[in-house]
Amino acid sequence: MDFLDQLNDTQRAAVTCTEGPSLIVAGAGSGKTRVLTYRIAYLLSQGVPAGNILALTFTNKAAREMKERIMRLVPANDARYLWMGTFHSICAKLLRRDADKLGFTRDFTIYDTADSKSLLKAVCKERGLDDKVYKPAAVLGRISMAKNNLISPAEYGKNNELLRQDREARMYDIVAVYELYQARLKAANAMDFDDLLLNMLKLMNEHQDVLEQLQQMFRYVLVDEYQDTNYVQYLLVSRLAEPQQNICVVGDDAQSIYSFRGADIRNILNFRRQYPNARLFKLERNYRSTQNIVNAANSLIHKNIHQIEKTVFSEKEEGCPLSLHAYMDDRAEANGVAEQIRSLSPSRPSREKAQISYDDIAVLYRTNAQSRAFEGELRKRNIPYRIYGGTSFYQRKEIKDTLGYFRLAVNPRDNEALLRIIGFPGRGIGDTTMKKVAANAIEHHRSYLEVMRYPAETGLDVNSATMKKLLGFTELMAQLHQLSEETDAYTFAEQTLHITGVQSALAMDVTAEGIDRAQNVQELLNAIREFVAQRQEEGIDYTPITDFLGEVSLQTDQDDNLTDTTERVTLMTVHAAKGLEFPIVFIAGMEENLFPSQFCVKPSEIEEERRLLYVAITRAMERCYLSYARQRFRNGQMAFNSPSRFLNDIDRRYMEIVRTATPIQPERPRWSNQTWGERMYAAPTPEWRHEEKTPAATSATAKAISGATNNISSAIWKEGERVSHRVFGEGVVVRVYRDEVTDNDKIEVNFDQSGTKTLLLTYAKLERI
DNA sequence: GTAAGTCGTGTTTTT
DNA sequence: CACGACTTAC
Repeated sequence: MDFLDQLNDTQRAAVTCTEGPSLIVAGAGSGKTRVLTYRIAYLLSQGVPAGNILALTFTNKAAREMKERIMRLVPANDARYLWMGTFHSICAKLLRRDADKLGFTRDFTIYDTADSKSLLKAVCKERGLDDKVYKPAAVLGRISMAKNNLISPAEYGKNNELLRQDREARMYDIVAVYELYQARLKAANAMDFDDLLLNMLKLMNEHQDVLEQLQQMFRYVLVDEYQDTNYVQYLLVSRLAEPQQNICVVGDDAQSIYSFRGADIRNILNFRRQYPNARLFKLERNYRSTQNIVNAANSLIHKNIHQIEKTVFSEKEEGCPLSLHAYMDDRAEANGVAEQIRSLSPSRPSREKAQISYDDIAVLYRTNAQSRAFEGELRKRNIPYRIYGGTSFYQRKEIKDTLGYFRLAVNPRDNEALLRIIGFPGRGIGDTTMKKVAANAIEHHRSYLEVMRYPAETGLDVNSATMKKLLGFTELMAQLHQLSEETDAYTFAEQTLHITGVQSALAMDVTAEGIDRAQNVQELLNAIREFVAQRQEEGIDYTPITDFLGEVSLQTDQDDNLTDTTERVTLMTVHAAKGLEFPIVFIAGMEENLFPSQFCVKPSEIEEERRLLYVAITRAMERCYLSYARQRFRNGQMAFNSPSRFLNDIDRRYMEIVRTATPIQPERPRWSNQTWGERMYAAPTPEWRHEEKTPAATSATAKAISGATNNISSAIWKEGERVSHRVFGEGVVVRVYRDEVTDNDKIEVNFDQSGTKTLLLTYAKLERI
């Protein structure tokens, strides 16, 4: 195969060793995707039919890109029937074929997070639980965690550790909620994200014939980003690969950043124990970044205890060291970054920088909320940018409403969809009526739509005017249901917008946002048309709306904008940047309580954040700029945080400190007797932590506390000590980090107006990192 | 039953 | 700040 010449020895070995289990440990930038694509191309070129290869990726984008790259290596036809996609989308596809075996129809709905939370809220309410304690997001988190670990409601109820954690959060009834939630999903002919995996496993476990058929079909199983798989995914893969053992997993333990959604790093760490005859390939040469960047990233990640031994190295030029900028506040940071982008930019070609395009530049941050400041500053300078993440196209209200109609038409039991659309466009059916409908539906084990359609059967008690409205709505839905079965996706969508009055309701709104919304819906229509057209190209003549819905619910990247060829700066979270590379990378917000996130306490969580920064740095090919702000506007309040502890972890040989262009304002001498260079982040990683909330303060005093930062700050920079504080609700949270402590340590918090409060510190010892 | 306005609260990362 | 829950006025 001539394309094998493009690989180094290790890569080639990993590509051509196709039989039996393989573990490919691929350091950042070591050509992981390349090995995976070439391995698949190699299999195809050896005559393995595409339909016998299953390749599981982590994102839709990764799957799409990999497929494109494979098609460039082998005749496109050979690759067409590859099973390539995310775990979720592959499972959804397989589940539709055999949905009836699990008591679902093939048109089952996939509930997204919003649907799940809404359903959970209803379930909690039904059981008379306080939604202040049983917060939908938290409850969903617990249930999701259980599902990812294959813990059924019954097993949950016997698991003392889980129950103890729930008690701590005052949630004594999670088991019942979990059970009821699953029942409601089933009744609605719906699955949530976790169910897609769980039910797939169930299908394989309960139906030997299905399992055998799949095992026979998937003679080669490949898994990308294996370090980010969870227990259920591990079981799925293991099961499928059982008879032939042609399983190839690729990953990098140093880049495991998804434990919050159940990813279990042990999957990759224990792979060789699971398959004692597994071949191990270590890709350690980084082809992406300069030596300085690789070395800086290595120095950081070596601070973590748990990792597979490996030495990532670069043989590219030494390159520039990382640079660290300090800014006054978040706006100054955005301003500074935007200025640097401008000075690098193609519109101001200077000698050696002439080759840089906006496409080469990325700004990475920990949380989506940070994007705003950058957006503003970039727009001010007319620098084109593209934001990934945040509320994606498919999460917008008008799109979700429209899709709600499609969903309910296809699956009349989809109660969450019904709740969404019943109020838009307004048709005189409100809360009161819906409460009654919901109550009757639960009592008589019917769907909402059924109750509305046959009110007499459940004894629905509404007046005749409402009854008429209900019948009007159910007739509309019946009409749509029929339409969905008789026409193709595009015709159906167009007609639906019309019949339901969604289109005219949107057209009536002539505000700027209203026009935007109407346009978005139009775009959705275009997307459907394209979807149908694409399927036609693939030889599928008839595409019902079901097929579109099936794809769309798992489509979270909104980056299909292939028509847009404008060069743009990329703005995204570090998580979203995984797997990508850019010549120039800015990493913003390097502060305690932000990066690492304020929610991290346990050492293992800090390690994950450190890996996250490792991922961020290793995205950079040539230049990497880090920055932090001393104060930052967050949640409507100013927050003051010390520079991230991770800045200490990066070997100073590979990072230089650059003075910020923004002068420190003299009228606010917050750090007047400090230079913010050396000592600013010289505080060692703390071993002790104290946290205390001060008593209530009005918003006026909250301001006063902000003003008092001077006093707190001046105490901070004693050797080995760090303090951060945050205005929180009615008080202020003061966090103190120290290396050495005594029994009667005190700290003074100065309130400008109301005097000084002295806090006696009682330390909680942090576990050693 | 709806629309507009007030109050309070809680904040990560994504399939 | 931004969103959802709740209140008040139509």
